[in-house]
Amino acid sequence: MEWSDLRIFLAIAREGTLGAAARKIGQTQPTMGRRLRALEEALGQTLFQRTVDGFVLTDEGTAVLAHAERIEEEALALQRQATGAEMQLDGTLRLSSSDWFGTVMLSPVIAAFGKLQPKVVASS
Amino acid sequence: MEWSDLRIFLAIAREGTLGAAARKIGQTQPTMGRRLRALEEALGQTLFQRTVDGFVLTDEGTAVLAHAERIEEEALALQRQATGAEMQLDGTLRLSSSDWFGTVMLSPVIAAFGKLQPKVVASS
DNA sequence: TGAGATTACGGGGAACGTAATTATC
DNA sequence: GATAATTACGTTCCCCGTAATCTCA
Repeated sequence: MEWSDLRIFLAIAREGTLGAAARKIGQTQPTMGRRLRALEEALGQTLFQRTVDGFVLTDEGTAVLAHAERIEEEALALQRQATGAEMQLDGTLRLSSSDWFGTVMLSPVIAAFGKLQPKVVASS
Repeated sequence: MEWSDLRIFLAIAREGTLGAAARKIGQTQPTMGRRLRALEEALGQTLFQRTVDGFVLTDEGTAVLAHAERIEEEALALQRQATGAEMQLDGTLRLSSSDWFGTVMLSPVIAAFGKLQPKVVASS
C-alpha cells in the first residue's frame, strides 16, 4: 500500500466525485481514478460504490476512512510542529579575514549561509 | 510532505544507517538519502545528525518519530483490517446456456471470475 | 447536452541504480 | 582496506495529462 494514496482516498470520500477531489488536490480526474484503483487493489477490496450520484463508501471503505482520518490528523500535527519549530536566526554577522581568504574562501560560504538565514545580515 | 517518505524515515531511525535501512526496505543507499533529504526539506528541518556512528535523531527528529510511529500503527491496523475483511466465496457455480453462448460469451467471464474466486468451482 | 467516469495513448521527467568519490575507522 | 555517505551521471519506466469514449441524467 502506498501511504500517499490515502490522501487521495480522503479527498474522494469528502468530495464524492473524482472531478471535485481532483480540483481540490490539484490533480486530474484520471489520476484520481488510477490512484484509487491502486489503493483498492493493494488492499484487496472495494472502497467505494460507483453510484449514479458519485462515490459512496462501502462498509469496508468506511472502516478505512476512520484510520485514514487518524493518519491525516497525525500528519497534520507533525507538519504543524515542524513548521512551528522552524526557527530563524536574526542579527548581524561580522567577520574579518585577509583579503584573499575572504574573497576566495569565505564569499561562497557567506552566500550559502545567507540563503539559509536571510534575516542575518553580513557586514564588513 | 510526502506521506510515503515517513516509512523511509522510520526505517532509518530504526536501523541507524542508510545501508541497513535500504536493505530492510529493498532500496538502495542513495535512494534512502534522497528520500530523507526530501522529507527534511519539506519539513524545513533536520531530522538526523550525521554522526560518525550512523544517523542519530535530532530533537525535532525525535518529535517527528512519535507522530510517524502512530501513523505507521494506523496504517498497519488499516491493512490488517482490510486483509481480514477480505472474503472468499467458496462453493460450486453451476449454470447452463446454449452452446454457442456458453463458449463465446460466458467462457471468458467464467475464467475471469475463477481468478477472483479460486475457491469456487464451475461445473457443467 | 452536460457532467462525470473510464479508457487510450503518447511524452516528459522524476526517481532510481550504478559507479565514482569522499571520509572515517 | 572496509564500510558508509554523498555526488555524478545516464537511463528507464512510470505516472501523469490530453484527448477520446461511454454512460447517465
